[in-house]
Amino acid sequence: MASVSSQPQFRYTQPPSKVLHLRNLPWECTEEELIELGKPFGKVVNTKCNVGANRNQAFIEFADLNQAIAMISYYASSSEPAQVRGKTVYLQYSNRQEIVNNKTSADVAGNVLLVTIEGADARLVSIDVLHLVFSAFGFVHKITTFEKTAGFQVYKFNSAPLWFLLMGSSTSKHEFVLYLCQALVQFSDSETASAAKNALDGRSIPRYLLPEHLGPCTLRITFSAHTDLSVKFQSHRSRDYTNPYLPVASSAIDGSGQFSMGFDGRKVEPESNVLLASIENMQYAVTLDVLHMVFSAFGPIQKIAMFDKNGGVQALIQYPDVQTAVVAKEALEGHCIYDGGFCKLHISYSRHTDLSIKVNNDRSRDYTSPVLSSQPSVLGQQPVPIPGPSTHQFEGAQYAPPSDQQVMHQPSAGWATSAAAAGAPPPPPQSMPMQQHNHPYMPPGTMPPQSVPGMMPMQTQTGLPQSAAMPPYSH
DNA sequence: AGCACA
Repeated sequence: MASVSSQPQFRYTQPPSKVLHLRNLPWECTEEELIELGKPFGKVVNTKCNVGANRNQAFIEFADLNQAIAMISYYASSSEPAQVRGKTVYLQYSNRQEIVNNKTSADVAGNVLLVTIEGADARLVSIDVLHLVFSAFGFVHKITTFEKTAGFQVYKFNSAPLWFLLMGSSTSKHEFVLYLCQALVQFSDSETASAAKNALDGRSIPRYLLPEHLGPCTLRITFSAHTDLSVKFQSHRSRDYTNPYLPVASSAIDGSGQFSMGFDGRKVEPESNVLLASIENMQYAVTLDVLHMVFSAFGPIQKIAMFDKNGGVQALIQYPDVQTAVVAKEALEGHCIYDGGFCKLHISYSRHTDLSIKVNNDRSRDYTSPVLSSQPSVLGQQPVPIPGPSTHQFEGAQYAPPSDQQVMHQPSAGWATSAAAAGAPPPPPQSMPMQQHNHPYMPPGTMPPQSVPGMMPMQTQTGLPQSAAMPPYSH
């Protein structure tokens, strides 16, 4: 008794409203069907369909309250119930006075599409590929691309039909997108844009349009509220295909031609047979021979050149082929030559393909040229001093690591030191065990297999292979 | 079959 009166939402009569609440509608009832139903009683100014958990409720808003009253009154006394597609629908005044249509621009057809490119390699999709894809549906006027951080994105598949999930949508439930690669694609009219949207939304960019190594890139398309994009320059970010005389942004000019342009004008580093290795947190001297040993685990090394840059040491390592370099890069990137996060390698592809080694010495070597004059007076003689403000000098076998303070002040090569974040143990105590002091190059606990997984060849307990002191290639 | 949802 009390429970009935405390449930006002179920009361039989409600205060009139020009908004009517409809329930028991057929699945996916359209706006047109709602207008058709209300039209005999007045002007329907707004509707909202597919409401509620079952999406079988709707609202109709009339221009005038009397029109809503007319409709309710009619069906209240009619022997024929209100019907949509032969299904009886139940009407009542809504408890709201107007329909709040949270219709976003994404639902309103326009001539500009908002395209989101999904996939691990979304950033590598160039604006030219997008242009090609969308040009299939009509003249593409303009394209702008941008990247948006979107936090974690969770895809809702609960309303997607099963066939959609089975048709090979590349979107994985485990894939969390931290950034969104988006583009605005402008057509001349909303009809063309709608055609492109209908055909492409949820589909993947054809593989043959993408660089070979790219994973699937899926397009999610909605309408944008834009009608005319503002493109100031032709660039890797934006294009205006209606104005070929638009100035080209200087950033779009890459004379080297070495880089392929990815999404958002991002430079994509091309693979190379020459690796550029930078050494972070270089507490211990890394010599050319050490580098040779580390990198030769993946294939023969043709040339190595070391040089100082940004207060750190970098090296170019040349393999005979790109494949070997790729494998070496993948295996070594981020790993430390020495235990404890010391001498962490950062590897990128060099733009070089063939190093020019003039002379064999402690900083450069050409292993392919036996006639190149080496300089035995330099080669393998002195330990390599650690670059930077440290004034510590190494003399013969009198190796000692720099103190912690010196290390702290040692300039890094430009990236954030991540050894600590990677769980590396703190720097070794200053009183280091010196049982290996006969090897000035190598700190204790040097190069265990786990520091560079799966590669350390011919590791001996005495630490350094013979080649480190006198490589077999040298003459 | 019973009031939207960012």
